[in-house]
Amino acid sequence: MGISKSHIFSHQQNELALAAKVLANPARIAILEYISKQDSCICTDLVDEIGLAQPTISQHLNEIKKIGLLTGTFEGKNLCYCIDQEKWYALQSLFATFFSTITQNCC
Amino acid sequence: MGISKSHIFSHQQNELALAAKVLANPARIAILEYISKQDSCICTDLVDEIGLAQPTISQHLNEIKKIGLLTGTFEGKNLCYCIDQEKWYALQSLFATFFSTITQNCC
DNA sequence: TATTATTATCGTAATATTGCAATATTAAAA
DNA sequence: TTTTAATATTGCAATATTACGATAATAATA
Repeated sequence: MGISKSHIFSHQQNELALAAKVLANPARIAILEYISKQDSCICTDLVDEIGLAQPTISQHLNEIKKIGLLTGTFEGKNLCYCIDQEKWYALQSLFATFFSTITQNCC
Repeated sequence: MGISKSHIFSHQQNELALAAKVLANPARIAILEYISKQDSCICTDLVDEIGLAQPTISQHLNEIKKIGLLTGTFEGKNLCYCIDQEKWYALQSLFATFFSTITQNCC
C-alpha cells in the first residue's frame, strides 16, 4: 500500500516516526548541518554545497519546514532559512526519551 | 528516482539517515517499545499486540534486524527477539551527537 | 521598466515503502 | 512420522519518495 496505518498507533509513536522520516535522508541531514554551521542566514549556496539540483534542495527544505524545523523569511529572493530552536529541542527531547525508555536487556 | 544519492554524503550522514529510516514508521516504533517492555524474550504475540498482519510484522522485524538492532535466536519456532543493547546505545549516541551539534541560532 | 538572481512549482520517471493473501519453512508436540 | 504452531518468503497492489528538467514566480538591481 505504501501508506502506514497511523490510526492504530499512538500520537507519540506517529510523531516520532514522522520526525524520523524527515531525518531519514542524507541530503536533509546535510542541509540541517550546513545551516547550523553558518554564522548568519546565508542559505543561497545550499545547492552548490550539497550537490543536488535546485528543485531537489527546495523540496527537501520544504519537508524540513513542514514539521516546523525551519524558521526565517520565506518570500522572494535571498531567503533566510534557519533552524527553529524550540522545535529542535522538542525533537531532541522526543528522541532522547524514546532512546532512554528502551533499556531492558533480556538476552 | 526514489533513491537517494548516498555517495555524495559522508558516512556519518548516511548512517544517521539509515537509522532514522528504521524509526520512520510507527509500527517499528511500537515493535521496539513492546519488545523492550517484556520481562523476558516473549516475542510471539507481536501480531496481536501491534494489529498488523503476520507477514507485515515479520518484514518490519527484518528491517530492524538489518541494522543490527535485534539480537537473539532467529531460527524456527518461538523466536527470541531482543534489542541489541550495544547497537542501541550506539544509535542513541549518534542521534544525541547530531542533535547537540546543531545549536546555532541565527534568526 | 527590463534584467537578473533566487526560489518555488509542475510534470515526469525511477525506485522504495507499506501492507496483505497465499504459501513455504521450521521445529516442537502428538 | 504426522500434525500443529510460529515465522519467513513470495507476489502483488497501492502509495510514497527521490530527483531533475522546464518553467513560473518573486524581488532586487540596472
